[in-house]
Amino acid sequence: MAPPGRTARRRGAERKPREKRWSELVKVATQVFYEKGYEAASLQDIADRLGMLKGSLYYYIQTKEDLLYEVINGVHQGGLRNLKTLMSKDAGALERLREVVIGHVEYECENLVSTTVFLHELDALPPERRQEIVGEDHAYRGLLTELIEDGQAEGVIKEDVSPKLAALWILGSANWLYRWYVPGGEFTAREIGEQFADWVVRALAA
Amino acid sequence: MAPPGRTARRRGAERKPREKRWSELVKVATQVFYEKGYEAASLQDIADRLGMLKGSLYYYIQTKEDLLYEVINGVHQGGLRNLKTLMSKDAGALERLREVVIGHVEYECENLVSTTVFLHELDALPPERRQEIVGEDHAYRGLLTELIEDGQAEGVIKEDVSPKLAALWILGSANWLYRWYVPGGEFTAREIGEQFADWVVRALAA
DNA sequence: CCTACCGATCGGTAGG
DNA sequence: CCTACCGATCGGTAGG
Repeated sequence: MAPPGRTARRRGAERKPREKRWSELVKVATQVFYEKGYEAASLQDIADRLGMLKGSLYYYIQTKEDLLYEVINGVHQGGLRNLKTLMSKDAGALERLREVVIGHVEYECENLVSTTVFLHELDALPPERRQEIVGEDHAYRGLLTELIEDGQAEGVIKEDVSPKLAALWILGSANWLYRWYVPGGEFTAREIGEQFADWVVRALAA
Repeated sequence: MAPPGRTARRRGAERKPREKRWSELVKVATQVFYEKGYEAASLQDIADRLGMLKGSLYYYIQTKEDLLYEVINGVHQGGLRNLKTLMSKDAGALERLREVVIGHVEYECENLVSTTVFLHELDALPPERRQEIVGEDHAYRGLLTELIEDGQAEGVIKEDVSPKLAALWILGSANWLYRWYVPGGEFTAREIGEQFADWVVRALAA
């Protein structure tokens, strides 16, 4: 996304460096928000790492919140795209559910820093901006709910399962990952994903 | 717990009111941390609600962090006691697992405000104080892990399940509750607990 | 992007 | 608990 700062540009030649710098800014902000938390992180921290003055950040942003929005929107878009890809594979609902769980876990682990900021700081955004990103009916949950309904229509998922509650249940264990997953640690993302997927399928299968 | 402020007391008669006021302080702090998040919450906010001046809080505390510690320690102790009670019932591992999941979900939902502060702000505490509370090997997880091992010893839980990973999986969906559970909403705590428990048991049973 | 700056607020303290 | 206060830092701005 383009910087939400002023739209006026001085000269043609300046355009490209600015976009580049902007993505650096977002990257640094992601890291700092991850390390300190959004509230505790200061624009000073971010400016320091970029080697510029705090006030200069306002050439790129209008408020600190813009940075958080950008970070969260980025991971969320990516995660959503990933989920949609996984869901639309040509297979039965149970097999797709399996793939979705594995793929979602892997996405979160591979994007641990930005995922953490997303999951931990989402409610630091005002309700409107939050909703702008995840939608009224939390996008991930909506997709998972549909998938479970598909499974019930196919007769491969138990009838007495509430699709919405099951979706929240599945997402919960995945969304908690950022609190304990350690890259290169005891469990690989793939192992975690496969185990979670096995358990989920076993729990819900008709 | 007693206030971590100065231990000196002025006169005998003052003692009781002080303890009372201290518990009011903790209660108000819990609420404010819940509403604004620990970092964004100011001692001013807390003092205002108590009708005292910000500086006066230092009669009861030494740092803002003391309040967070107290809040988190309180819920954690309660939750741990609850878990231990549930675990030690005289029944098979699978039945106890069921009770533990239901009871834990209910505890979290019934103590939503303080649970939220605990789960969301735990890492705002420095590592030593955090560890003082949850222990080196996160207490809840340790207990659950043992329970699952018991189940494997009894032969009622699948052998190929990693007890630790399963514990993290179970706790994850429960720990995410505070992000979506609404008292009086679509699902009651009991319903959520029973569903989660059914699914977990179904997933792990031999 | 820098210079130069602001008002507001923060956690915390000395002394009573 | 109050009075009175501090240094530090915060997000943000005007003007170039």
